[in-house]
Amino acid sequence: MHKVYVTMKMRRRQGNPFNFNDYPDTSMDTPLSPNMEDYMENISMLLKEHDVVRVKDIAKKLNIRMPSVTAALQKLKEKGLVDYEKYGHVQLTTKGKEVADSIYEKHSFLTEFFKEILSMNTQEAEEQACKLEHHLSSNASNRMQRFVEFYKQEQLDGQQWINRLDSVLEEKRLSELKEGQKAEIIRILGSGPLKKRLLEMGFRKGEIIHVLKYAPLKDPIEISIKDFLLSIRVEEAHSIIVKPLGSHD
Amino acid sequence: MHKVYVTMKMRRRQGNPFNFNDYPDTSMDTPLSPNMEDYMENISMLLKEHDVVRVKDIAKKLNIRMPSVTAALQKLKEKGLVDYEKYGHVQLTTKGKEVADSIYEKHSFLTEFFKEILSMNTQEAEEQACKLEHHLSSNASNRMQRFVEFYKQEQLDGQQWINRLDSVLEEKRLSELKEGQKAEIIRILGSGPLKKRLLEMGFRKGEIIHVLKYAPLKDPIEISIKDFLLSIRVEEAHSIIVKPLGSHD
DNA sequence: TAATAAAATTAGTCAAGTCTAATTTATTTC
DNA sequence: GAAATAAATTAGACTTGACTAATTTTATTA
Repeated sequence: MHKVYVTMKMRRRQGNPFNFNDYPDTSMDTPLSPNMEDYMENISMLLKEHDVVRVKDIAKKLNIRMPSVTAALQKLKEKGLVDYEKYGHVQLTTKGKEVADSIYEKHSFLTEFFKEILSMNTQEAEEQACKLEHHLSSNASNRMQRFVEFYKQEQLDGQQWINRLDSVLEEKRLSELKEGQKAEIIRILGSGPLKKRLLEMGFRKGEIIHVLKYAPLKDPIEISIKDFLLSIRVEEAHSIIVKPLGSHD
Repeated sequence: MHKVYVTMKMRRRQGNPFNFNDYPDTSMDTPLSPNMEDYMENISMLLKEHDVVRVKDIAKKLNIRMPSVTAALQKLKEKGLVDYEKYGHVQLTTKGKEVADSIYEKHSFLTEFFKEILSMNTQEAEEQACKLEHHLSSNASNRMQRFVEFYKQEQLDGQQWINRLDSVLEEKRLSELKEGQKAEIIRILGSGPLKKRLLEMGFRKGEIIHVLKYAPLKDPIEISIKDFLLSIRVEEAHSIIVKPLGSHD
């Protein structure tokens, strides 16, 4: 009866049910849940910093309470991934290290992907990597990793497309700018009367604009172009693509 | 008491707790769980195919049982995302459509990313998109989308790096080839005696090899290079990077 | 070393999401 | 239109992974 129930659950979602990963070699037994993967990864990280890891440390790192950690450790111990005795310190088994490394590898290149390629700031890049790392199949993982390696080589080779990409990623809508920001106009979206009107107002490719006053949700936005003062509605500002000068995130 | 508990849960994982997303505009109320997002997306997809969607259809699509669907629909109804009466048909509300579209958009460019850029086959690309779409922040989402657009434009422009990337992605280790496959040797990893030995055996960049016999996990691999028959150990084959001729996945 | 403080565990609860079995409502079919 | 079939719902159970409160063990300190 019990066994049957488990079998039913395994049916969920075709292909790789749950959000579990298929590890390269490791583990013929049930795959780790994203959650347990997270424990493994973080224990591994803590072990790199301090040589003694306690329940409290894990709880703090994961921002959860100690009893949750205890429960998790007991499960991970059963799976043979951690060395751990009641009230004792936590270590990873050989198998556990493999698992943790495999996850950490994903984490690393995902972080690089978001940070280096998509120009996101470190913190956000890390956060995204943490979320996605548990959901990448080994094939996708592999390809992603190759892609990141490829990108880095292209960067070393000084390939021009890298710069083109950076430019594209820096672009924003005028309506996304904050008060005080300066930006260069890249292009005006759409066509017809609206575009014409904007062009007539002086919004032309290459011009530098300066956002003087902008209270989000409150029309209009006040800006200056070459010493002219203008105010446009958020809706209009939405179809003006600009590249902020300075700033980063 | 109850409220406090919820507050505690919200503490989990700094930044965006849970694996929930921050939608662009929509929803001041609690964000949807990845699961509920999945329901929304799939209901939306079903509605595009048939104009009447029943509990049974959703259950079938998600590969789960009907009672689970009923429960989910009740929750989604409470959140004002679906129009649904007991024993009746399912429709999305205006708000529901927005949510579904926003998810579907992520799904689309993620699929393109895996399929077009990383050259994965359609099914795997879809699967990965399904898993990741619920975990992308709006910023990452935005950048990813721009990147995919950028790639497509570069492709149209016939930029060379696209070809270089394709080449890199096609590369495999000799040990990953299947029986009968042919491949071109791209490079030999490592250095020292092993590499020297392999070069002496005839493994040189540009040569075409043909895998004659390979029972995974069973050494050795039998291959031919220019009518010479050779057999090498899996371990050695591991450090030979090749590009398969023909095939695709 | 006895007393206190800190850390960890157990016990019991909760919520989300799934399931089966039994029941109710709709739809077909003769 | 009544009987049979199909679809949907309710009720109750289970798993995972959190939590609090209470207890136990270990570490620290006077």
